[in-house]
Amino acid sequence: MGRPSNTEERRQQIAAGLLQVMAERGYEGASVAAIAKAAGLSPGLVHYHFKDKQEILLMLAEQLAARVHERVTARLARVKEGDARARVEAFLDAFLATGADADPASVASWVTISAEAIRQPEVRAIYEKVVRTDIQHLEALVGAVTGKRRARTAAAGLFAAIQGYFVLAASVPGVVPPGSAASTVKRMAAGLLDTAQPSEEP
Amino acid sequence: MGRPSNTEERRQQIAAGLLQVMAERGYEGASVAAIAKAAGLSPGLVHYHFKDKQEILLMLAEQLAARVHERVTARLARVKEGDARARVEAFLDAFLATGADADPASVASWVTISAEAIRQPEVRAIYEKVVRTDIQHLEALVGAVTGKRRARTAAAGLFAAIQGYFVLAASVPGVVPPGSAASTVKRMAAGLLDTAQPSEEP
Amino acid sequence: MGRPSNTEERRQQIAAGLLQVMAERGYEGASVAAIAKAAGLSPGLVHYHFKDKQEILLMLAEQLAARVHERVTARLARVKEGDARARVEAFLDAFLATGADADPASVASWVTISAEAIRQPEVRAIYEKVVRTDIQHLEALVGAVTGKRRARTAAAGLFAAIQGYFVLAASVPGVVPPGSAASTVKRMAAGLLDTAQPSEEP
Amino acid sequence: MGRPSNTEERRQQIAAGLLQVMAERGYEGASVAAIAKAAGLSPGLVHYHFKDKQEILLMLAEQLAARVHERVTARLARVKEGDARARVEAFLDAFLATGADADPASVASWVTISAEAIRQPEVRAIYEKVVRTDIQHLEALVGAVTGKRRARTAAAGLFAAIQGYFVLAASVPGVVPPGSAASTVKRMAAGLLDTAQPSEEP
DNA sequence: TATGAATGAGGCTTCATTCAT
DNA sequence: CATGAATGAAGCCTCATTCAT
Repeated sequence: MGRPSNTEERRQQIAAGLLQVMAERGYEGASVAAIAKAAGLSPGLVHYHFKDKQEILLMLAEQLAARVHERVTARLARVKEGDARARVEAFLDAFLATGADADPASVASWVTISAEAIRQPEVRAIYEKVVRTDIQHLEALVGAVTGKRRARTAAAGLFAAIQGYFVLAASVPGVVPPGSAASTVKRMAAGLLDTAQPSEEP
Repeated sequence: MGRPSNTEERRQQIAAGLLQVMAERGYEGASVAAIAKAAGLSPGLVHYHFKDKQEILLMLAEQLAARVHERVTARLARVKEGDARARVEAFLDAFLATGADADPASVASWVTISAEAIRQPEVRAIYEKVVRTDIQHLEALVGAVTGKRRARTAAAGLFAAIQGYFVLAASVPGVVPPGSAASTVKRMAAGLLDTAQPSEEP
Repeated sequence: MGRPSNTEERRQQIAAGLLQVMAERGYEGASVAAIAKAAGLSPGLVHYHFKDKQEILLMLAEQLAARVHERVTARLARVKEGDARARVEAFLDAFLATGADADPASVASWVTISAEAIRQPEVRAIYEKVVRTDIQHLEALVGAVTGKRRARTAAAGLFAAIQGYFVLAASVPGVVPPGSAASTVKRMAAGLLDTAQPSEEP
Repeated sequence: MGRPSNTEERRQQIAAGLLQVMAERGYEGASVAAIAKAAGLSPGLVHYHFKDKQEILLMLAEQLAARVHERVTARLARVKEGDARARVEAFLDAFLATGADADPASVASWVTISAEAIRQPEVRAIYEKVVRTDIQHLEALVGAVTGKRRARTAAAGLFAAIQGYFVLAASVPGVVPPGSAASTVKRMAAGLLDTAQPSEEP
């Protein structure tokens, strides 16, 4: 009796609508009406499936994080356990090889989310969780190469580089030489992994 | 004959008000009333000195860029012309040594501006100009070390890292080990400057 | 053929849901969804059994009136036909003895209904019917004591006092000394019933 | 320089608009647009002068209370200090002599406010303050006649009668014989003031 | 220049009601 | 009868911008 629940499907649709609209209009610019239209739904339905607009953003943020996580997992699965350096590069590739250009909407949305994290505590909570998780993961991979010595610092630096590429890709398409991101970050990684006794900041 | 114009002073005040408010509320959240209040002025006056709200943002973006430019110039002035590697590091230090933590409001605002660049063409124009100028500058410094070979790519990568550190500093204070940004980027730079024959991304 | 109708039971449930919700959120604040939830039913079902939200209110108003009517009848049944004064007091007791405090939700709802009567003609119709019926009843009882002389006026005054006690009980719990309502109204009734030649309002 | 503040005047206008609209549509029914229209102002201006709709209601409640207070004060000023009974009657007259009929909008609004007090804590706070103040005042007047013995109880009863007359006047115009309210309450007061040894509620 | 009132559009959200299943 | 998704109309509130003074 009654109609079978399609809430999860609708929520997906709506989050996808936000992704699409936010990529070109930002979060504030993504009105609920626009999201609904992009999702092919009526405006009222959005609030039937989501408490408020922010909840859509939070769901989208987690989805984007989950998708990258899958990519990382998939890449790592293809690399031998023992090749520590290759595993670091697999991680970097998961974020940057074709990624920045392959899905501009996701990249733009992620950059928008990072900016919203500055002022929305709930968004910050998710963004922070993702960032910390990823950096820890990367730290473990880096540590397998260098030992624990400054693995955290190196991981943070590489992750910063990734985020920075995202920002440049989203905001100034074309500044970064196409296809150069992944290989460049790997060379930067080499600087961190190989440096024997780096000089300290005074 | 008339009182002396104080327009420039007022514009400075207002831009400073935007900086302050935007750092914690974002651009959309920075209402004209809030900006005026932060600047110690009346709301009506804002539109007397600025055509619209966006114009304030544009002015602020240029100011922030100019301030960094001054810091770069100052640091470079202290380095011998001949020491190409030291000049690259001076550039990086200008952005990151104490910078990310020293002026949180500016960093947060700059990150916000980069996100606004995604959707506001006028903002993008300024952001792009700044980014291109800085990358070209860095490219010249890098090229003095490596020759022109891939200087652009390396410059873009280092600049991405800088922007990424800004994002992390603004959105997730604490993730980056304090004081590590400048030295880490320098080590990453070493990876780019020293690598003889890096392998290409397939 | 077909299952036996449970419409009447459902309508009771729904009216009870409105009573419960309205007591703490008012009529406008009682959304159909909230009513349904309080009744343990699905929202759609509400409009299957009621034309619209107002119809629930009308039913509830009649129920509340009917319950009081039963109480009045029961109290009067216990009083000798001949004791006219005791019959008046029985009427007052039916409304106020433990009543105001005994069922706060009903009192609050009744007060809400009286306020809704101001603006909803259909609600006013019911409220008016109840009020007129009760006052007429009381008038008859009072008339048995005083003769017809000003029985209507006295009945209206006593009924006003009852309604006023309801308002105070619902809106400012605690202002009225607990347990004082019934006895106080009876003393007020004494003033109306015993006064031989009251002075007129100039 | 600049325009002289007319905020207070505007607030008065807006509160008057609410009074007018609320009297016939209730509080929820009094949309901000309707209030603005009744006040002859643009909708946006309402929120320039008031934080939100509730703030208008609170201001109106205090105004209505203040107006009655003035009437009470004026009536008492005309009565000799020594005539305790006349002072009680002056108090009652201030509320009921021509009052209930003379200003239907105020009465209807006050009844609406009393109902809103059930569910809006801020409204209840004001309503309660007014009720307590008035009852205490009346208690003092009653106490001057009877001694402190049960003055509070009597005051509460008389005040309940007043509120009840308001409800009836607003919700069922015509049930109360015109002009009878004040004199009837005075007779009820007689019952409370003269009763030597009233019987207790068991 | 400066003030702060005024305007009006638009956004988020709630909700009574309808409808497919 | 029952379910709960869907619709669309308001409603409250915010805010960039304009304007009278």
